Amino acid sequence: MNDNIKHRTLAGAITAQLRQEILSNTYPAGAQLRQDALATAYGVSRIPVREALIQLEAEGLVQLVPHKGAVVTRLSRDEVNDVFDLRILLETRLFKDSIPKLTSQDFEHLKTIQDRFAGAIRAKDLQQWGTLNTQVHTALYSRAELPQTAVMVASLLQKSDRYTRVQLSSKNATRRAEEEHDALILMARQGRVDAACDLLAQHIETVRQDLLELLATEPTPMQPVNPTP
Amino acid sequence: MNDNIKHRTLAGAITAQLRQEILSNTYPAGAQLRQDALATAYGVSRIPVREALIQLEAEGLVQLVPHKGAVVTRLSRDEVNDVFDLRILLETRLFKDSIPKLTSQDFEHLKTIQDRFAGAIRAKDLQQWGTLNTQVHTALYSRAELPQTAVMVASLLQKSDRYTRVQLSSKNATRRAEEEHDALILMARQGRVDAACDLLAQHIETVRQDLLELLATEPTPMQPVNPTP
DNA sequence: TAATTGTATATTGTATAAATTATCCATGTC
DNA sequence: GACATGGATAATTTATACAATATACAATTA
Repeated sequence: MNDNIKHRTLAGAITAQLRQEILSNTYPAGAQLRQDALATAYGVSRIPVREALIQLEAEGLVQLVPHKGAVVTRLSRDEVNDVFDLRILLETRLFKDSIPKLTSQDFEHLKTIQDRFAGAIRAKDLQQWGTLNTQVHTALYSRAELPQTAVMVASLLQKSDRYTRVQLSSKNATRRAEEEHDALILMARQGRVDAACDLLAQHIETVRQDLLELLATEPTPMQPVNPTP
Repeated sequence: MNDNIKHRTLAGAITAQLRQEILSNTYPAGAQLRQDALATAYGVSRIPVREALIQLEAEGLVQLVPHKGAVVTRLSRDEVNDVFDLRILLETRLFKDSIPKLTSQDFEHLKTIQDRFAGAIRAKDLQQWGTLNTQVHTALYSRAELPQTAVMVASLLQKSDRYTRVQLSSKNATRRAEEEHDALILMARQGRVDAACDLLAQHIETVRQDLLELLATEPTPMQPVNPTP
């Protein structure tokens, strides 16, 4: 249990750790997660592991079948499309509401994150890439006063992240993402709400297309695996 | 643990039970849920209670603060508005996709549920009212092949249900809901997609307005309460 | 041989008990 | 008097131990 981030409970720490390992494909889609193995791996009892798995099931990262155990979920092509349709629908909703309320402080924060995002791309740090991409999006919507929508978008971003971070490693895709983020920030700063939302929709659409291409290449990739990282 | 419905685990049974009691306002918004009290009340240990609470937190029905405990959540006016905006956005999306694929069997099923819905209204059975209302909506969208959207809508319907079932007990509101459901089913049967979706949006909007009126009357209703039903 | 039943083993689910953390209130200090 | 400190109490969190369930495979029967 060596975790940099401070958590209030073991269960919380395990949740974060497991989530990270699923998102980074340490436990690939279809992998069986055995409670006992996870518990000994993290040096805790099975109780916090169980609670972490329940939490992750609610996030859609694993499926829990009574008396059988946990399996890392896999998103079908249709589900990926649904996720991206929803992202366009809900993220534009948030963006529209947020833009007029963004402060100069918010834009400074955005610049910081976007710089780090660019840095992660140059360093080819996939781990950071996904996290920072999500942070840019979240920061763009930070002033939207639509808490329920925000929760849903956070969930959708996480679901996308799992696929984009491993598969959008092509030069073109990342460079374009960086440019589009810059453009989004600029348009938001200029208060051009409609144009910004249109670009956002197009940006998400572009990511979807890149992703679908790569999914077509790799039809049924993973097999069940026992957890021993 | 006398539960009619068969559950694979105790934790699952407790989850269903607790959810029911929150939705039916047995545990009102703001109520403190003590693990020990719940465990003895249901005649189980605290482990399945904990797991149920984690599940319900993911559903947004309770908030879990580490080392402090669980509190039944309360939706602010803004959150209610957000929920209903999302319902319009996402339910029309589902409806549009579902209508062309609904079979005559589906319409029979719909008729059955709608009849029971009408019956519950006449019997003034609030408990059933909410459940059946949700079932009508879900059945209307049953052929939509948008699983992620469906999950989100299910969550939104549950959040609405908590408020509508206790507060929409006025004659006008329920009668209108019944009529609008009938009209929705009819239009769907006729394949009038756009008209049906427009009516659906208006139907949800109507419920929202009724709800907001009643929320204005009752500003801060509940106080923390210990669980002993 | 095919199907079914029984048994062993592994894994999950639950209960009980110990450890950890937060809250409350008294006491002391500035 | 206001604020901080410390211990008592009550809650949650975690570990350990036991029970229930599923799976795999052997044994039995038609």
